[in-house]
Amino acid sequence: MRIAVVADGEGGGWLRELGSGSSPVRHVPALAPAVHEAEHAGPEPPRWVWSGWEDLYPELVRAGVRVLRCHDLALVEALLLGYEARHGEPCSLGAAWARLHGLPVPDDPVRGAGEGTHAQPALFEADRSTLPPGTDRITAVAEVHEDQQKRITALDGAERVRLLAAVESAAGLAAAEMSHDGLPWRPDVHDQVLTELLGPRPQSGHRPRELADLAARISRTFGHDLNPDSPAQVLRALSRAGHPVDSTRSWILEQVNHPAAPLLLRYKELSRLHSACGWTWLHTWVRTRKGPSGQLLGRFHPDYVVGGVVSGRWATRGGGALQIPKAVRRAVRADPGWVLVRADAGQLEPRILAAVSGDRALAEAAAEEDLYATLAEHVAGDRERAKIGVLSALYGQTSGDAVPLLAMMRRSYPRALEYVDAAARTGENGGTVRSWLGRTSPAPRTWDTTVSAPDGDRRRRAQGRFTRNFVVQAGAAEWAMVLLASLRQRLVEVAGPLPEGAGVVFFMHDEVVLHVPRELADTAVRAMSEAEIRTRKILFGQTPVRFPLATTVTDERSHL
DNA sequence: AGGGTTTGCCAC
DNA sequence: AAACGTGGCAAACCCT
Repeated sequence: MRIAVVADGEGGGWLRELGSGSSPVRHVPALAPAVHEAEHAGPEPPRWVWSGWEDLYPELVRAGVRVLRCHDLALVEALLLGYEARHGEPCSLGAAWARLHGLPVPDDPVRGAGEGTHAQPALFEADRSTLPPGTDRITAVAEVHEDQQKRITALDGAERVRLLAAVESAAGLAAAEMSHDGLPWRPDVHDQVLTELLGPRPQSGHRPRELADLAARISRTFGHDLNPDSPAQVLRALSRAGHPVDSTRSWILEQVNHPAAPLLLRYKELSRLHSACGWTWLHTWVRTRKGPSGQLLGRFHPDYVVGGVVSGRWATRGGGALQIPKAVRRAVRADPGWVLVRADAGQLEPRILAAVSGDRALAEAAAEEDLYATLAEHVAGDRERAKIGVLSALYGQTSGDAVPLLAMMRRSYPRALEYVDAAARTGENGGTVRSWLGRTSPAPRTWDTTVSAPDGDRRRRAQGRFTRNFVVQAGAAEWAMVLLASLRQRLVEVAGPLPEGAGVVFFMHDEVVLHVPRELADTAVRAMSEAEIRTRKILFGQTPVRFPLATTVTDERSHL
């Protein structure tokens, strides 16, 4: 059963069952309890049809309501537009409805960084839907939904795109839940890390002690004041000191034999930590509250952008959740009495390539725990070289050791290599490619006017590397979406309703983190491995390829 | 002063 | 060793 739902902006909303003729529209004064009730009324929960997860779901989650399945009109619209190589066109409900009715298409609403994670007092603030004022919104939802269903059915790979639409929609649910729950983050540990490396927290606008010291020493070394944050000033100073270089990248500085070089490298490292993940970040992105027994619990609340990357990977709006430096991960700790269960899919992309290309030999290697080691045994001699060979195939690397290794890969895994080579040729010729489930690569951009935009052959080759990588990276993103959806489902099946704040709390490309009470640790680990099995079956049916999850369980005493 | 661009590092 | 894909982000830089 599918139920369309829209909010009325006053805490209530309208519900309408879809699919059985024109069923009545029901107004409910309080949306959250109504959704909760419908979710648990039948033997199987409905699939909620709504304008987009960001419009409704965060507030439902705040009200303590979670749903299993939905059809997210905005996310599906983006997928379908992409399928027609119309990436980037507006995909809000209002935009989809306008296209359906031949009306001017409104831009999508703009969201600020972190907006999705700040508790808003608004009661299901209704209208971000960009529908013209006065439009019957529940009818619009029903119309756009019906239209999308038809468009999917008309596609060649309808079955797979339908699956893609379902898991992309589920990803929206997972994103809202994770943003709400947050990743357990100890502000005291974070502060300790910063203080150890940078010195005590400085007044805002000032350099911490260690950075100030380093800047002074660097200036002394050169004999005049300079700002180490300024690449231009550093280049000039090095050149005058007899060490001309064309950039201040760290691997270049490492080769410079001048007393300032090691200081600059250290400065860069610490400066990066301070600016990207320092006290300002901590203050902005980690909220603290009192736990049940009075302890201070911190939570990092990322603002995820589902499908924010063309390949289907997620992006984030502020907070940098997908680039947390290793140095501060010590701050990630389970609450007392709880555990973090982290599962990491190792060597995901080559395994995806093995599965989607149908290359028997590569699939056999991908049946093993360590794919690279197996490749090394079979062809490349040592593991490092095997890894470089694989990554060269995936990324289109052509320099260094790559050439002979690629030749060897081509001999041993012809179908796998042909799969990515074909994708690369399509890209070089200006074409688009599709992932396993039908996500489509954007057409090459022709209007890039920036100075740094490459031209001619270089641009064509770059587009080839992009489509080459797309078919694999997008496949990996799909695997991760299916895993996430399966995991949400499996967790509820095996553990029943979870306590407040328990569940999936973090996701990053090929890694998920669960936070659960200690007594649920084993259950969570089991749910994780069952979710992997289910994911493999859903995506690839019978395949020898395995997707080993490295699972670790940690309590408050140790970090991830 | 403010917006767009570049640089360089972080993650996968 | 350093022309290999996707991104985010902050500070410097550059222009109006």
